[in-house]
Amino acid sequence: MESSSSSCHKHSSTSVEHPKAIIHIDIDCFYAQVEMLRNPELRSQPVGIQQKNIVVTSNYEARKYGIKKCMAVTDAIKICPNLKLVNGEDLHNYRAASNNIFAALQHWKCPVEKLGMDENFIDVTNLVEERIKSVKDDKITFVGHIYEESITECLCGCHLRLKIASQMAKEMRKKLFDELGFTTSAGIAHNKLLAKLICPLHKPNDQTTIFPEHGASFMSTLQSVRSIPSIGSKTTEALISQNIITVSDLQKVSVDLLKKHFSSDMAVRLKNLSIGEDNTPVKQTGKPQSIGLEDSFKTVSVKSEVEERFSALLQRLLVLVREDGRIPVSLRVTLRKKDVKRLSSHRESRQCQVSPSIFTINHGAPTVTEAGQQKLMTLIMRLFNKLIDLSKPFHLTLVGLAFTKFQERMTGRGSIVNYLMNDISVQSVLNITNDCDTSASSMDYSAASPSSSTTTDLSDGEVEPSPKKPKKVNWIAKRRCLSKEEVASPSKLKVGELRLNSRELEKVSELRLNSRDRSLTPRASPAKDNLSDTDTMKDGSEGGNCDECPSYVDKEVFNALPDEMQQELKAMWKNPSNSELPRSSPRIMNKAKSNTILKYFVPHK
DNA sequence: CGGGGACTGT
DNA sequence: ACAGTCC
Repeated sequence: MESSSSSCHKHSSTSVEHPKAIIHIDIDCFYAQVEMLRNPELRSQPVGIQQKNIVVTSNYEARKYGIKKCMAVTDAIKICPNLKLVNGEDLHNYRAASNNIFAALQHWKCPVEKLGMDENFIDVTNLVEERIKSVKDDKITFVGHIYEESITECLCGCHLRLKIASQMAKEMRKKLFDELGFTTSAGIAHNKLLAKLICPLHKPNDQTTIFPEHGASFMSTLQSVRSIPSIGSKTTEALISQNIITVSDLQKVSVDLLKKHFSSDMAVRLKNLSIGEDNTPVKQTGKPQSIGLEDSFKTVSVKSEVEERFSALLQRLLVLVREDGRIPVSLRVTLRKKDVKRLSSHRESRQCQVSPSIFTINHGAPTVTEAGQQKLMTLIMRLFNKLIDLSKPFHLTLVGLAFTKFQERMTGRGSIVNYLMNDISVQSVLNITNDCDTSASSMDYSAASPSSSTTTDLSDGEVEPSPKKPKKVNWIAKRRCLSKEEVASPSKLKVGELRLNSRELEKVSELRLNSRDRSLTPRASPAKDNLSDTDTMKDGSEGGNCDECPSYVDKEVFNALPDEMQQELKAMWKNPSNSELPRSSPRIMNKAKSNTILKYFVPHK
């Protein structure tokens, strides 16, 4: 992004100062719209969405009565006695709707970043550039509101770009309404900050564009620094203590003054935000990095009730994990102690590893047996014990449960490995030999996590061995065999379905440049491999990030694979009993075959 | 003051 | 790992 402008910075006539076009789309009163779509009778009535004793949002009918976000239920009913309350504690439907919206926005092939459930940023810069080439300028008209008509146009061409972006915003909003039934509001600007802040100006069901030259003056109309996204209660407190209350105040103070109370980085960022400048990129949203649930309540003070709450949460959580498709490897328990002083925030948590073998792939989805659930409950209560001294009374107001790290699942529909395993050319990469018994006992099974890890070792006979003391296993003996049909089954997936996200693609190029110093397991013991005597070993050189690779694997090919897949493969080599592998003799990857694989992973040009 | 998550910093 | 901050 930056490089495009620097390449022509000498020629001010072609310099692009505001090269991007960003759309922010906000679903109007999201929860309420979801409920009204489910039950159209609600449309004509005032509706509030209730979570515990709070009305978290409401439809526009209810807002006429003065219902506000996060209002107490009792207050809301006083204001509006015939308010229809819908319980919104289970977010399942909202999450599904949110995913539908996100999916619909992928249609334009632009980066889309989700912000919470009901907001999305779309970077349409590339799309705008394409359309500029293919369409006559004078046929382009604005759609929606403009924050302030400009007398003079910015020379960088951003007005034309934003004009086109305003049309795209309209198209997107139309699609969301026609296909999903949602009314939305949109903001169009050259950065995320202004796009988000300008969005509500003509809410609901309309859109607004702002030009860069009005950024600073628009920002100064905001009353509190708090209204700037990323400035929360703590930062606001710090600013107010310096007598900086409004955005206008912030515009006037020097960066040096700010540096006395914030990190240098933060000081510069704050100053830029105040004048409407923001260079943070729209980052394509992918799979979540954690999946969790919380349950809050008045007070819980007995262990058995805690256990019941966790058990209920676990049941629900396992459904979400099944839907996600990945296998979790880390579990976190959170709780909030009753504390008269602090309000909601003060949470404490403990986490530990979970053995992936607790999960089994069933009809392509990770599931847990009854016994597995017992094991998880044991882990949970053990973490709970670390947080609470049971010899003393305790009072909790919240418990939470989250899976926080994932191993891409190794088999099943949609899995990269599943796809590749159906490709004969790749079986040689994945191949596990039947005749390396001698090497099996000397394989390096060190876990990828550094031994300095402070991960709680909760292991006993029931849980995963500690990464600190890698246990040598004979993985040949433990390995499951596949039936002929499974090995021979034709690929169920089209190449097009094997789409990597941009992060993975980045990773590939990064790895290829940089495969040398990523060794995760500095070897303490030189006692390694009799593997090197295999006839398929073609490169005896040290280095690469492939220390755990069996010798028959082509390291170049391995290093070119996406990080996640590398992790999958390493996990399989480490624990073959956990995966289903084809059983055939080792082969050297031939060059032509390698290329056919690589073309799926390496970005074109 | 609900129910999720992401990111940052140590 | 875990807390803090933000949405």
